[in-house]
Amino acid sequence: MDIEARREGLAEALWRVIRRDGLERASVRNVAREAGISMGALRHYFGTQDELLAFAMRLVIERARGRIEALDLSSCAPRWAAETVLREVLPLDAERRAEAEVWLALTGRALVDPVLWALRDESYDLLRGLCRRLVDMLVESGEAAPGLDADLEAELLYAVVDGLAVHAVVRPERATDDLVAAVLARHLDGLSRRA
Amino acid sequence: MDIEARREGLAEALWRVIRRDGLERASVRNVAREAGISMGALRHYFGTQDELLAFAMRLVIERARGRIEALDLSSCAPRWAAETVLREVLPLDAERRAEAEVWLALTGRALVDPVLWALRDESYDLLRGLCRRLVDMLVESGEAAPGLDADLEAELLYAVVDGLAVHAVVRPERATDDLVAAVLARHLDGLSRRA
DNA sequence: GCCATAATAGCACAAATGTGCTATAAAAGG
DNA sequence: CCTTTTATAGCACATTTGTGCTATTATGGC
Repeated sequence: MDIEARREGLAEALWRVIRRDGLERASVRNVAREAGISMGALRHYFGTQDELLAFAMRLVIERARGRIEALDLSSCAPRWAAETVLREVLPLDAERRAEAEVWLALTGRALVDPVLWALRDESYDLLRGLCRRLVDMLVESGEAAPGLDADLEAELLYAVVDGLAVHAVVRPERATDDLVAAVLARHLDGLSRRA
Repeated sequence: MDIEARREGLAEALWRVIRRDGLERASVRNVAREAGISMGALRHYFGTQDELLAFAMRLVIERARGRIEALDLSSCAPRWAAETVLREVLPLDAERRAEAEVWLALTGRALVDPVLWALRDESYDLLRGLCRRLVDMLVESGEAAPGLDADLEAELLYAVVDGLAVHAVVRPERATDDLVAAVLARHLDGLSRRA
C-alpha cells in the first residue's frame, strides 16, 4: 500500500487540528485522535513531532505548486495568465483557505523553529520567483512598460498577494473573496499601465 | 508607583520570550524568569495567562497608534505624509521589527483564541481605516485621480503594507529595509499617477 | 509606630506533552 | 506454513504547564 498517501492523510489530520484548536494544541495525542489511530501508529509514520510539522508544511507548498503547474497557460493572454495563476495562490475557496490558515500558523512558528527555516525560505523563494516571472512576462509581451524595475515590481506584487492572503484569513468578513479578487485585478491593471 | 508601567515592562518580557523562543514557550514561568521575578509576582499583575497575552497584543497596537499620532503632518505634502505614516508601521528598525514579530505570532494564535479576536479585529480596522484616510487625502489633494474606488485602493494599500511587514519579518535577508521602503514608495507613486 | 494594602515568593496539584519502549496484530514473501 | 517486516496499540516516565493557594515582605497613610 501507499505509505506516502497515508502520510498525507495524517498531515491533513494535523491541518484540521491546527485550524480547529491551534498549533499549540497540535500534540501527538491530539493529532492521532483526530486521525482515528493510536500514538504508536502515528509515530510509525513520523518518528518525531518535528518531522510531522515539517511534512505538513511541505505539503502546503507542494499542493500550491501542484495547482500552479497543472494550469495550461500557453494560449492565454499574459494579463489573464497572471491573474489566473495568482488566484490559485489566494485563499478564495475552502481548500485554499485551509492551506492559507495552516501556512500562517506554521510561518509564525518558523520564526523560531530551526526545523522549519528551510521550508519557510523555500516557500518565499518559490512565490517570489513566480511573481518575478509574471512581471517579466507582462513586460516582454508589451502589457507593462519596458522601463520597469522588475525586481521591485515582483516584490510589490508578492507583497500584495501575501497581504491579501493574510487579510482573507484573518478577517474574512471584511476581506471577502470578491474584494480580494478585485484588489488583485486592480493591482494587475495598474501594473499593466505603469510607466 | 506606576502599575501600568510595570505591566508594560512585563508585557515586554513576554515579547522577548516570544521572539527568542516562540509563543509556545511563553509560559507563565518562562515569562516570570525573563522578567526576573517570581510566578506569584507576575500573577499579581496578570491574574491569568490570557490576560497577559491580550495586554501584550494591545500594547503592540497602542505603540503603533502612539507613534502615528505623535507625527505632525500638518505642514507636509500629502504624498510625503502618507509615506511617513506608513513607514511608521513597517518593521524598518529594531523596535518596530520586534513589534511586527510579536504581532505575527499573536495574529496566528488569534485565529483560534477567542480572547484575541476583538484585538485582531481592532488592529485590522485601525490600519485599514488609516489606509483609507490616506487614499482620501491623496485624492482630495489632487495627487491621485478623483475617479478612484477609494475602498479598493485602501485595501490594496493595506495589503501592500501588511505583505511587506510579513516579508520583512519572515525573510529579512531578502526583504531588506531598503527594499521594503522602496517598494512602499513605488506603490505610492503608482497610486498618485493612477487613473 | 500601626496597620491595611500592595507586592513578591513559591508550593501543590492535576493535566498535558514528547518520546522511549514493549507487545500484539496484520501482511507479505518464500 | 512459517518467518520476517510492517502496522498498530498503548504504557511509562520525566517535563512542563496553568492556576489555586498560603506565606512572607514592603509600602504608604495617618
